[in-house]
Amino acid sequence: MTLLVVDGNSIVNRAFYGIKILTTKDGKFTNAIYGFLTMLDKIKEVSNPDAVAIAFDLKTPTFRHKAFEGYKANRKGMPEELAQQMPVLKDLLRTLGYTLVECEGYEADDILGTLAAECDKTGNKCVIATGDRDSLQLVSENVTVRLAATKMGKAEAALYDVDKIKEEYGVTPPQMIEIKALQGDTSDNIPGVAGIGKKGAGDLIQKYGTIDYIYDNIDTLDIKPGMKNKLIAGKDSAFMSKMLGTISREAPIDTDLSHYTVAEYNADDVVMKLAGLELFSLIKKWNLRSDVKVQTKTEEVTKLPTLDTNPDTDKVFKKIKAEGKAYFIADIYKGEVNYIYVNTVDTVAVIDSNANDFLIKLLTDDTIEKLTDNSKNIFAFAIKNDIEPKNITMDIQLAAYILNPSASSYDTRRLLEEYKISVKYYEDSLLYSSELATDTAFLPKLCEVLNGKLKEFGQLDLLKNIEIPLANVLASMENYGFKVDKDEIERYGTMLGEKIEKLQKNIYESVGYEFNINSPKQLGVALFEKLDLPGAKKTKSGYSTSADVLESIRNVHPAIDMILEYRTLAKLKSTYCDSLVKVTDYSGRIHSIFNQTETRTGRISSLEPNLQNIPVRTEVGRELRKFFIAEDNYTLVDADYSQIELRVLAYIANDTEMIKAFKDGTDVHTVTASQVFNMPVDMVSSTMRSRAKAVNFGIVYGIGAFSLAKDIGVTRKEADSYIKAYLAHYSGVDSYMNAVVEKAKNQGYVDTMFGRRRYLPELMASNRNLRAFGERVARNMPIQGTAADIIKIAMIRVFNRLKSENMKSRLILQVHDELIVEAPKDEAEKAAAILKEEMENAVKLNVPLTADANIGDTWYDAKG
DNA sequence: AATCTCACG
DNA sequence: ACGTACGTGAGATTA
Repeated sequence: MTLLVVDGNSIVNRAFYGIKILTTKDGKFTNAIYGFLTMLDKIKEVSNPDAVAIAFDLKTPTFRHKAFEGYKANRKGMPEELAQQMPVLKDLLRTLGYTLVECEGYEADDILGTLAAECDKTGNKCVIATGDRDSLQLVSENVTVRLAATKMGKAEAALYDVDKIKEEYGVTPPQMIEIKALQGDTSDNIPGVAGIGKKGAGDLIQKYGTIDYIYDNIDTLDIKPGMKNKLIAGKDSAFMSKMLGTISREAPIDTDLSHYTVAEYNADDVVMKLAGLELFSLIKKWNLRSDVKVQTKTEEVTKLPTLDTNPDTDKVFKKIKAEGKAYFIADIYKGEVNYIYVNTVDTVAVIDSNANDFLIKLLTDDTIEKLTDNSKNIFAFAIKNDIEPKNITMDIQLAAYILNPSASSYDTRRLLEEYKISVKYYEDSLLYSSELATDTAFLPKLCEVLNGKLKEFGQLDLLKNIEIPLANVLASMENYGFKVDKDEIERYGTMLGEKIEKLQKNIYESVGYEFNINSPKQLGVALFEKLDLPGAKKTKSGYSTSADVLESIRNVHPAIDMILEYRTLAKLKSTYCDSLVKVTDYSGRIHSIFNQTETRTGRISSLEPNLQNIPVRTEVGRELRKFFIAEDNYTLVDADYSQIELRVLAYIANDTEMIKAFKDGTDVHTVTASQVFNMPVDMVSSTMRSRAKAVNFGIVYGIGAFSLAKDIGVTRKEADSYIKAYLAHYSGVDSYMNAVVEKAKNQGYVDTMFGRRRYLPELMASNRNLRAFGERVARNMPIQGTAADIIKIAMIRVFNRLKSENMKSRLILQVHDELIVEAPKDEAEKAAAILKEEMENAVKLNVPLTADANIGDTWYDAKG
């Protein structure tokens, strides 16, 4: 049989720190419980055990074992948020039929060791689930370890067997103890030998096998004198460390494996407990059905309206007109409406046959407030029917996005879960056969909850004055699309194809054999094994062949330059030429979709195709923009903000020096260079300016000296001095960068000038890298987000202005700091002036905002 | 489905 | 000792 032995303390720690804080409505923490169960599921799935033993330390004032990298367990006890969850988790595990093993005077590790040894003795298989590499010493023919980790909230469990340990450490499992004896382990209070680290210990044990052998033959072994002295000095410590690091296999516990088979559980009990913890997703995942009524503090929709599939539409309209409010969901695809689901309190009316007329009548009646789920679709419908929708006051997707832009989706179903809205039974699915009808039944309650929260957080303006009006602008942009010269794109693609073919031939010749250049794997082998070129860098699955790696060895082999060019051209052809041609409509226009609820900063994104990443930085790529054109008798007007993010930074940080630079209209990068390099502005060379520019960018991104150094090709020390000089001069920026992180840690989120928020649970992570990431995000989001808010306002203003001036000019694209208008030739100058004016005056800051507009027949020409 | 690479602001 | 700048979307390969 196969016995699964779970290192309970280790897994629960991984779960707690790997999954963002989850709580029930009344504040009970549940993330470790949820994570533990998910992880256990995952490991059971991959190891398929016949029995399960879950080991816990009996007393857990502190952890002897490191629960995760960087955690100094000997200095810190278990956080309160986790301690609370332990008894609840244990109880739940027992309810689920598992056997928990605890043993006075022994740690969970020793229980693992004892059960693993028993399996070895009896020839049974044993799988150890842990987050802790200590247990690798237990691996044998019969015993494997599943090393648990949560990666971006998902459970992972890497398999470690004898071969894998050999591959990773070059030693046998028992030798892991020997390595530890030399290397030590601070988090376990194992001293090891002073001065010997991971590398040294690994090498010695790989070579000599055991510390006994090393010390028995210390005089004759070929070890460098320095190392030898350290070994001699640390001899006692080494042997003590070995003893400390050896996991006991003799804990006095029940070793009859048959006692660990998992008992049948009572579904009602489990459901009751899970529902009490509000872990509904597990109920669903495990397909638990039960009629148990549960007590949770959910928002209840006490009575479900009846479904009326054949309503009298006049009556429905009268009813909502009398209410002055319409809660409805319209099933709209590409501007065509199929069904409308209207909530009239006591019914959900499904309107089918005359849906089009009904919706027009509803939308144009400004005495009726509309509360719905996807206003962009509604606006698309309105455009198609040439009407102007009035009084749309709620869009639950946009509202939920404003409340939390990091959510995984904005499906009504998920929102109902997130905001704990359900009918009085926990099981809230299968209410009607139609999903949209069900969504509509809950819509009023959801609107109420979301509206309340927006109000509470001061974000109603963001919804009503920015996001909903913007949905209309985006619908219009999607509807117009961008005109392209399809034939020319195709021709350009063919031309690229010919070049690619020639390059391919030459690369094969130069390398000496044929392989798939598009395959990083094959390319890596070709370059770093067959040709044996230097500079090989590993990724997790092989060699890195990214452009910066290749560029560093471009002089080493003639194939490299060709490969780089091949890459560039192949990318241009496949991602741009080929796919743009495919999505061009009958009239020669490309209609991107603008996603308004995607980014965590408040930007919009563009997809199918993405028109926000059309090449511009290289000339071969930029050429493509010559095929982005305007309708006959029209031309393009392109306007972009100058340095909007830096201006926003100057404003947010209230940095007098930077504000002054912008007010004076000087070139910020040059001014920055003169400060960083400490010389007069007119002595700044172009290299200095471009380095200063990189520093400016880096600052906005939350910078590290390492990355800056890599980016501009100077030493890390030099990069570090630039940053120091920068922050010394822009002291407002310096204090902002510190203050914003501090504030984020206190309040749990950062926000923009207009109250857009981003929550940062990462700041609470125990993982250093994740926490550092959170800090960079805290510095960056208010800047990027405020800039995003500003251009959204500008878009609405431009859109309204073009309409109020009765112009035919229309906004067709936004690229973060750039707006593109397609204008009749005789309107172009006016459109350019409007763009400039509305963009510059979108908001009033204490620094000027400037925008430059250009006119041209192609995007290439119109972009300055 | 995940990974790598690369296009944009 | 370790990993390393923010935000996106998409194509090709591989598992």
